[in-house]
Formats: sequence, structure tokens, C-alpha cells
Amino acid sequence: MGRPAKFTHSLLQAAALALVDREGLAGLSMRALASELGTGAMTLYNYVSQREDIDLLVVEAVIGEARWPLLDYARWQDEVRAIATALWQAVRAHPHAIPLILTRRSRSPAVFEVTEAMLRALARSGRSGQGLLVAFRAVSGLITGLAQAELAGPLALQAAESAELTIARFRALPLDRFAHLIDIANAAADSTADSEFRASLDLLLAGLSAADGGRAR
Amino acid sequence: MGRPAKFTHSLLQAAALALVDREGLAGLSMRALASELGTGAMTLYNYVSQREDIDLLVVEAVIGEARWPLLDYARWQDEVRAIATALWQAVRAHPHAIPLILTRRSRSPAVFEVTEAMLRALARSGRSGQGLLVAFRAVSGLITGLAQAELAGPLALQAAESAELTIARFRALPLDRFAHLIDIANAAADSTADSEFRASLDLLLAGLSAADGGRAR
DNA sequence: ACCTGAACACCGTTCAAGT
DNA sequence: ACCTGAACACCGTTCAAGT
Repeated sequence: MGRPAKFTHSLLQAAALALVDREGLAGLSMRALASELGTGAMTLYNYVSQREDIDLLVVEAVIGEARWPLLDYARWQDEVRAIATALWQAVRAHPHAIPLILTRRSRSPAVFEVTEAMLRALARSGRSGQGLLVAFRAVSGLITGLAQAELAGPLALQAAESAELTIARFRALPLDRFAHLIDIANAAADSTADSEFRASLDLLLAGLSAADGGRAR
Repeated sequence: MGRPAKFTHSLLQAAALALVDREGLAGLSMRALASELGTGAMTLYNYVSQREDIDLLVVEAVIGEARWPLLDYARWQDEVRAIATALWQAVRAHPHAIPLILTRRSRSPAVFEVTEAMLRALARSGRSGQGLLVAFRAVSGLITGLAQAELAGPLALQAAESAELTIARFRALPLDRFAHLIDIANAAADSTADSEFRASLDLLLAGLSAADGGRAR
């Protein structure tokens, strides 16, 4: 007989994202999420079939936050930039969730919607089929790759380390063997993640604009 | 008094990578790695200080496998492509390890060496400082981003799913709302990850070649 | 110095039972 | 239909003790 459900899918989603934002990824367990909702762990299995599904809810919540101005962009490059930037900002607003976004394949409507919007903008360059696929791979690869670089690349900050300390560590390397690494570590000190994202996206857009629309492939 | 050590750092490393390759990431636990080496879990703590260090050993092992021809590349673009491709292939040779490479920050000599080599090649374009940093972010972001796309992007295969089934799923989407998504899903069927990597790297290299070397930034 | 078993505080999930 | 506690097979790690 129809007992009304105690929770909803989107309630779990919101609670899971809040928990990750507050406690970090290690704090996201079935037991912790359940107690956040005032129930026992097994209750969650009425809404998801496995732990992994909770991760997907979080990914969907983050990507679903991406919003960009719905204008008639005169240049397709500006439209691509607007969508890419919106995704970048949504991801960066939830740094603890980044590993999930990097490693979980989501097939939620929110992901499909933003993907299609990005493809629509890229298609205005005259691309379709494999040319469009490659352009999409390159742009979305750059977004996730840049988010990843800050999280885990050689220049990423150690957990509780200041930027100064990171640079100091690089300055301690042998100058003759790691001259360029030391150079960019210094440059990173006067730089922001946002400006690096903007500039590297511009590099890729220059390449996308120069090519023939991928039709020759 | 000096009892000889039973294992070595690099023995752990090799065993950990072999375990991940064979059993997947979920199979890499302190207990499993220890029993692989014929000892108890606690013995490992004589070589690493925490579980996380095992992950770093694996990342280092994979990146350390990158090898490229040490030629006098006439064009810096070809040198960048050679190093980027070597990294790409090393990563793709160990698909189970990809989530670790995406999420663990490694500061091992192997990572520093290949980073410096990449920077040396990129610097030949006339870049230094922030221009070099951005070029590096873009190239390495593209490598990890493309590896990630195959693992977890919207077009990634489900765990045990055939390419045909993935495409069938996309074909079932409403054509009017997801026309481009369906288009690239079809294109992906006639494409390989290697060719997509090559083509998207070429797009970025075109952008890097067109720009002024980043000195105007 | 290096090795290691017992024990502790977690974890996801199966099972069986409740309404 | 939905809820839930007990129990099971894991996990990383602390502790204390061995050589």
C-alpha cells in the first residue's frame, strides 16, 4: 500500500552536494549522508541502487549549475567561450567535487543539455561529424584538464600549503635542470586560475578559428 | 641493528601497478598489495607513511613510462607533439590507473623531468613566464582532458557496453533537441581515441603557432 | 631498524523483518 | 511500497610487541 516516500531524489542530491562542499569527498559515505537526512544508511537504497549513484547525483548537481547568458552571439567563438566559462565556474565553485567530475561518467539530462548547447555553438564554425567531435573533445578536454591541473598537476598546491611555499619548493630545484619549471612556478604566483583558463581557451579558439572547420578530415 | 630491508620502494611500485592493471583500482588495497608481496598489511608501512602514497607510486610508474625519440626536432611543434603523444600513450597503456593520474598530485622526479622537457619544447615558440605557463596548462590540460573524456565524458562507454549499444542509446534521444549529440555519437563510432587525440592536439598547436608567443600578455 | 598480528573505527551491502 | 536494524566482509591505521 502506498506509503508516501520520505525523501526525494533531488533532496538526496542537495544533501550530498552540501555534504561534499562542507566535509570533502571523504565525508561522503552512505552512513554520513543518511545521518545528514536523519535516517539510517539502508533507507538510501530505496532511492539509489548503489553508492556510485550518489557520486553521479553530485556530478549532475554541479554541472546543472552552469548558466550562461542566452544571447544572440554574433561570433560563435564568443558563444563557445560563454558556455565553457559557465562550466568552468560551476566546477570551480565545488572544488571538493572535482575528482568526481573527472572520473564519473554521467548521463543525466543536465549533462546532455549543456553538451548539446556547446555542440550547437561549435557547429556554427561549419563543423559536423568527426570535425565537430574533435572540436568538442578539445574544448571539454581543456575545461576538465585545467580544473585537473590546479587540483593535481605538478604546480598544484599541497593540501594546506601556501602559494609562497610551493614556489619556494620549486626555487630549491637545480636551476640548470629545471629552469623552465622554475620559470612557470614563478609566473603562477602572479597568475590566477581564471586568467590561465581564459588565456588557454583563447589559444584553442584561435586554433579552431584557423582550421577549415574540420571538413577536410 | 641493521636488518636488511625485505622490499624496496620500486618493488612496491611495480607490484602496485601490476595489481591495478590486473584487478582494477578497487583491487588496490594495502591488504591486497601486501598479500601480493607475500606479507602482512602492516609491513607496507615500513615503506610508505599512508595509503595515499601507494597511489602516488602508481602515478609515478605510469608517467615514468613515457618515452619519445630524442631527436633534433626542426619544428618545436613536432617536439611538443612527440612528448604529448608519449604521455598520452603511457596513460592509455594503463586505463585502470587513469583516475589516479587525474586526481593525485605527484611531485616525483619522473613527473618533473617530463614536465621540464615539455616546457623546453614549448619555450622554443618564444614563450616564457605567463605565456609559457598558459601554453603548458593548455597542452597538459588537453592530454589529461582527452584521457578523461574517454573514461567519463558523455560519450564514454558504459563499463561492459559495446560501442554499438552506446550509439544506439544516443540514437534513441529526441532528434530535435539533441541533433548534434547524436551526430558526434555516430562520428565517434568511426573514430579512434588516438585519431581524436591527434586531431585535437593539432587544433591546439595551430592556436599556439598563430599567437605571438605569449609575450604580449 | 625493520617486521607483524590483534584490535579499532570505519565502509558498502545482504538479509530479513517491519509498516 | 517503503523503511530499517543486525550482520558480514571488507577497509586504513594505531598500538604494542617481536627480531
